[in-house]
Amino acid sequence: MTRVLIVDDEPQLLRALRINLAARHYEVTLADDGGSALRQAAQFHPDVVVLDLGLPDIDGVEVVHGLRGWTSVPIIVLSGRAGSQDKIDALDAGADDYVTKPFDIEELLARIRAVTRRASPHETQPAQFRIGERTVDLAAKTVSGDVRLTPTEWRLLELLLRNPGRLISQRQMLAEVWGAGYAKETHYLRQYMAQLRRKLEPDPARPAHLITEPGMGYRFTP
Amino acid sequence: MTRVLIVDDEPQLLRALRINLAARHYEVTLADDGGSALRQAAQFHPDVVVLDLGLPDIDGVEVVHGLRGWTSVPIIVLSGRAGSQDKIDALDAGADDYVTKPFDIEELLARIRAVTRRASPHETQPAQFRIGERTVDLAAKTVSGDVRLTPTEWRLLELLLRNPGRLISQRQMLAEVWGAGYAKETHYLRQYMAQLRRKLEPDPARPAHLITEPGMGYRFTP
DNA sequence: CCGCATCTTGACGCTTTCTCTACGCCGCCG
DNA sequence: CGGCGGCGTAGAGAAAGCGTCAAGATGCGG
Repeated sequence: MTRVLIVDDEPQLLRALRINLAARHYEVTLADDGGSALRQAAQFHPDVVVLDLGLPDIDGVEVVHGLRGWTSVPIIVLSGRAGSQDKIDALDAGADDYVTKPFDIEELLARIRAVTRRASPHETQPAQFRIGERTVDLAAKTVSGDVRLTPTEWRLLELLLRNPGRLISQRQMLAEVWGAGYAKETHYLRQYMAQLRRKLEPDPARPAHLITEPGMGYRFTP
Repeated sequence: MTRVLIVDDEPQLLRALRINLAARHYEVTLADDGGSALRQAAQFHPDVVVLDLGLPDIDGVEVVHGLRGWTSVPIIVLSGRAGSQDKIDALDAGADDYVTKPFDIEELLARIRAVTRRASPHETQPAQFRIGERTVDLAAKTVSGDVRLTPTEWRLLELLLRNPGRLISQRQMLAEVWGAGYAKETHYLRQYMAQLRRKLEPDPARPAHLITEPGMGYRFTP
């Protein structure tokens, strides 16, 4: 299910979008200013952000910058301003599309489909991995042998499994799982990596697949 | 260099776009109908396609379908038709963006930047190097043959490998790896270069790729 | 309101990595 | 021939990073 974060300060627009998106089986979260938008994005991990430029607290372009600091989630900007320079600024800040108000809701939906289509070839990737005796299915969110993982554990494991053999820096793990601003909290990583190894590795004390690279990060070795 | 295929049947628009794009160091190819657009795309392998919907031979949406049959190159559709349904059809056919004529050339350029930015992490510089028997992958942070490097070793090696054949001064190495203020600590370099050679060179005593230039610095020779 | 699962936070011993000192080798020059 | 500077090697102590246990918050559903 595609997760959408909508950021706008007009309640009626929020409402209209939420209803339309929910009817099409999107999972929707709302925010009505820039600060809560950044917090929601870190917590909710949307697959696409619909962002109004005219927010009460922060300039919309700054919100784009804030998001781009740690995520490449597609961003569709809404704005009442039709000037070219506004569009150029937003797009160059990292937005993927720019829609001028008033807009047709069907057009916005088509643009959401367009950006998510491109950003999510996830669905074609293999979703099953073996770790020792266990089999992890990222799509079904299941682990063989009656093992259960918490949401945070899943996010962490998914990040590692989607990059087999590749080193993932501590910085990136903290940013993608906990959100920007957690770059220093490395003890979270130790905590949760230990948890994952206890649940998945045959010998948690001597991990064979969830490898530590001291001072750098972690790596999943198939 | 980014390669752009422009498809339109108005010669003056083709001309204007070609000039603007060439001035920004894009490599441009032109087509004035759907058939030649598909042929050009197959031959030229553009990084982005700018496609007018109103073509003399084939409907633009059909061109989108034709392209999507074998390539995921970003497509920006131009059109005089401002109706929502036209946009939806084009976007759902596989287009990435839809711009209504008349449009500002700077805005189109920003949209080209936006779609190519997203689609082109595959155009990154090669991250694999051979040193004797070993293969070093800077992106995955791996070395063939079960060799592991420490963070400092990686920083040093990366600096050398990203400048193949070029001499790197001791001063620059110390500044980039250890920070300003370490310009005199040349024994660090000796220490870590020895470590790298021991781990990477076939005969560490007689280095073939990580070369010392006495009194100057070091050099990576492929 | 309570209990449970999950997320945070703190403390401690252990391992890896970094930093620094010592010493031998070699070519250069007086 | 002997001192000197730059380089390579080895090793020890200091510092940083890691794994683990355990206990305090927090949030959610009953």
